[in-house]
Amino acid sequence: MKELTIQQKKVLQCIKFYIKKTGFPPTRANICRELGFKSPNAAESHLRALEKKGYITIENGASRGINLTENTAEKSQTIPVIGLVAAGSPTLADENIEKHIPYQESLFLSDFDYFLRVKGLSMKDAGIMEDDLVAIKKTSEVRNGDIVVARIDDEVTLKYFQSSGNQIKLIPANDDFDEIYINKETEGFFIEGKSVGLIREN
Amino acid sequence: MKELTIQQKKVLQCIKFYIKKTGFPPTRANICRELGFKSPNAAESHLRALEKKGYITIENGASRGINLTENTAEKSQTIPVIGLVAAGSPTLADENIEKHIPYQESLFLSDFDYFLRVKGLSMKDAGIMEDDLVAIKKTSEVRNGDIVVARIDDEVTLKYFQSSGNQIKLIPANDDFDEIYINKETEGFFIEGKSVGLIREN
DNA sequence: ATTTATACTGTATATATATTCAGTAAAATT
DNA sequence: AATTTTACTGAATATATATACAGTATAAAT
Repeated sequence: MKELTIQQKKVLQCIKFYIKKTGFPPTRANICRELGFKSPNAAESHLRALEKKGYITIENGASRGINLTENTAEKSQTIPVIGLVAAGSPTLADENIEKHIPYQESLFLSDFDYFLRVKGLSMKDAGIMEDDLVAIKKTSEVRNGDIVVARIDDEVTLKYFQSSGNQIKLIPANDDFDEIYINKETEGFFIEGKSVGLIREN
Repeated sequence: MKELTIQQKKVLQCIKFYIKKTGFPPTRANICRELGFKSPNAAESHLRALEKKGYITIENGASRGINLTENTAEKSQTIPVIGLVAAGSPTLADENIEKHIPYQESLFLSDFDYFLRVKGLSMKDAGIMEDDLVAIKKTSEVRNGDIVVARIDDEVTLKYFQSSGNQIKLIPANDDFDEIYINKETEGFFIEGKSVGLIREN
């Protein structure tokens, strides 16, 4: 999509804001008032420029006949899906955004920052299967029993969290996998966040 | 909120549809055209009634100055959560709506009709745990291997579906539970729908 | 060097639009 | 039984609004 000039961006923002505020698009005069133009033709020209560049459509003859293009309209929020490349034992998970999916704010009790695509079955007894999307809230405040995203150097893994004193145990929910023991001060060790929910598409 | 008459509902639907289609609210004349009224005052009166009952607000003097009230605007859709009272072996699940939760249309690949709150662990090896919400699409067209909601008289259960000839096997995903064998023509047997996704809040 | 795009002011106007007034009639409410 | 609400037609009108036309001036593209 063609780049907008600073003024055109202002006009587009003005339209979005007006719709959000009132529920319907602005007139040329409304835009002039908001942006300090003295002639309705100032707004008109900018609208035609926005139309030409594909940011809006204008229904000729209709009052307030401005419609934001799909790309322009702020749909529902989207949240990134990040791939956990590892299978079973933790492997690198370069924060690689797989895609974005729409989501509803109140989907889970807690808010969250991204979905992690699960690879492997190391948490299967916790009902977390291959390709499930685990909703992760970025935090290092975790409690014993939480399912956490732990990073050891470049390797990221999803495990139950258990700490006692200075030692941390990362426990899989699958007898075929081994527990991981780490010292709290180990360099390169980091709790990325914790699971607050799960989505499975089948 | 005060109840609407049939005609008022039609007008409200017309407004919603118009906004969805064009991006801006209709004029009185637009409403007349859509609903076959011959006088703009027909639309006007209905609009004032809708305003009085709190479904819309009208900015006086402004063209297309109709704004849907918060309750009126289709935010996100909501979808019912139905409780599966059973634990393990199937027990009665009176279609009892637990609550409604917001959801995004494109959350799962397939559309669905309701969430079923899972009780018991009969499907635990399929990663379906107690209190999970399974997205159910109402259909009787199911294939072998699908996870289905099956009703036998008043008892509803979630199981893998497997049919061969006239016999149907309902298979749990947990060795502690037994398979159920039914004849296709058994009276009181019915496939309610199938699982198309899952949500877990923790 | 010429054209096109950007960024406006200022005036004018056809028409799109909200809105009022005058009725009619049936249904619901008080 | 009287009043209010619903559900319209039909006509009239003030004004809200899009939009064209005539300019001015600078920046960017060809």
